[in-house]
Amino acid sequence: MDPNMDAVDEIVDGWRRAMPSEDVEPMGVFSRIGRLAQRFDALRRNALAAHGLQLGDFDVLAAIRRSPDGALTAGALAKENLVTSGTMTSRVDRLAARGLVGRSADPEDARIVWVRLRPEGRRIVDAAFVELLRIEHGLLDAVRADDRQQLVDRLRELLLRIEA
Amino acid sequence: MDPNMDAVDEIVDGWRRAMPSEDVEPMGVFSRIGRLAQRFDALRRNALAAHGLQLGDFDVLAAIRRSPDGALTAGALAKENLVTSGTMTSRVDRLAARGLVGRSADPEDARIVWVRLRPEGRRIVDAAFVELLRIEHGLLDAVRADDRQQLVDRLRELLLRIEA
DNA sequence: CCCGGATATCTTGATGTCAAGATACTGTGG
DNA sequence: CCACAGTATCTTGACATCAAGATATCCGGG
Repeated sequence: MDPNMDAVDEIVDGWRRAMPSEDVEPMGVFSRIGRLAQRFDALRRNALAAHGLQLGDFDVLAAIRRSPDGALTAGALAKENLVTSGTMTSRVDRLAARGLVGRSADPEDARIVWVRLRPEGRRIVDAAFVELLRIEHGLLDAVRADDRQQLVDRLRELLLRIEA
Repeated sequence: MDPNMDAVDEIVDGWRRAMPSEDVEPMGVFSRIGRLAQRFDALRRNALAAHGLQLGDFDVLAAIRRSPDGALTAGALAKENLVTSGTMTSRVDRLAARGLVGRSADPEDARIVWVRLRPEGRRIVDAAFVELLRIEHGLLDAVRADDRQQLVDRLRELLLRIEA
C-alpha cells in the first residue's frame, strides 16, 4: 500500500467504488477530523490517567483554570464543555469528593452554584496541561511550521460555520 | 467580540493568560479538531435518528457497504470502527434484531462470524449516506474550493503521525 | 497425534453520559 | 403583592461503551 495514504483514503476510495454517482470530497475532511479526534482522545485519556484524571475531569478543571475570576457556575461549565447539566453535576461531584474543587453558593442568587479550584486541583490541572501540550507539540511536528497557520485558519472557518 | 474569532480562540487566549510561559500554538489545531468532531457528531446523530440509526449503527452498516465482498468479520468491523469486540457484538445484535444485517458462519474457520447487509440494511445505509454527504457539502462550503486540498493534506499528515 | 500458544467472538460487570423531569429560586407585569 | 414564565441545578432511569475474562477454535512443533 502507498505509504502516503492513510486510513481515510481507504474509506473514501471505498465509498467512491460503492456509490460512483456521488461526490465524496467532503468525507476526506470530515472523516479525518472525526478519526483524528478519536485517536487524540485516546492519547489524552492515557496521559491524563497518570494524573488520576478522566477526560471530562480535565475539561472541568481546565475551564475553571482559564476563567478570569478563578470560578465558574455549574451552568457555565456545562455550556463550555458541551455537556448537559446532569453530566456536569456528576463531574463536579466526583472532583469535589477528591477535594480538587469546591462548591459555594452565590450570595445574591440562590439558584447559582460557583465551582472553584482548590490548591490540589490547580496543581494537578497545571501539571496535566503541560504534559498534554508536550504531546500536542510532538504531533504537530508532522506539519511544516509554514503550513500551520493555514491549517488553523481553515479549521476556524469550519468551526464558525458549524457553530452558527 | 470579533466576529472572526471562534470559541477556540477564546480558549487559547485563556490559556495564554493563565500560563504565559507556555507555547500554546498546538491547541489552536487540536482543540478545534476535537470541537469540530463533537459538533459534527451531534449533527450526524440528529440526521441519522431520522433513519432510525445511531452513530455506531451507521458506522457498521457503512463499513460493510464499502467492503468489496459485501461482508466483513466481526473482528474486522471492530478494528475498522475503532471499538472493542464487545461493543461490536452488541451493535451487530441490535442490527440483526432489526433485520438490517445477517450473521453467518465461516465454512472453514468456525471462530469467524461473517456479517452481511440484508436488503433493508442496504437501503437504509444508502439513504443515510446520501443525506450525511449533503450535510457535509453544506459545511464545507465555508472553505474556499482552492483551499480544500491543502486542508486535506495537512489533516492526512496529522493522521499518519497519530496512527503511527 | 497431541499440547500449548494464538486467534475470534461473546459475556459480564462497571461506568460516564444523556434526556426528561423534579425542585428551587428570580424577577417582571398586572 | 401575587402569579407565572424563565432560569439554574440536581435527580432518575436508560443505554452505549469498555476492560477483563470465558469459551471455542485453529495450527504448528515435538
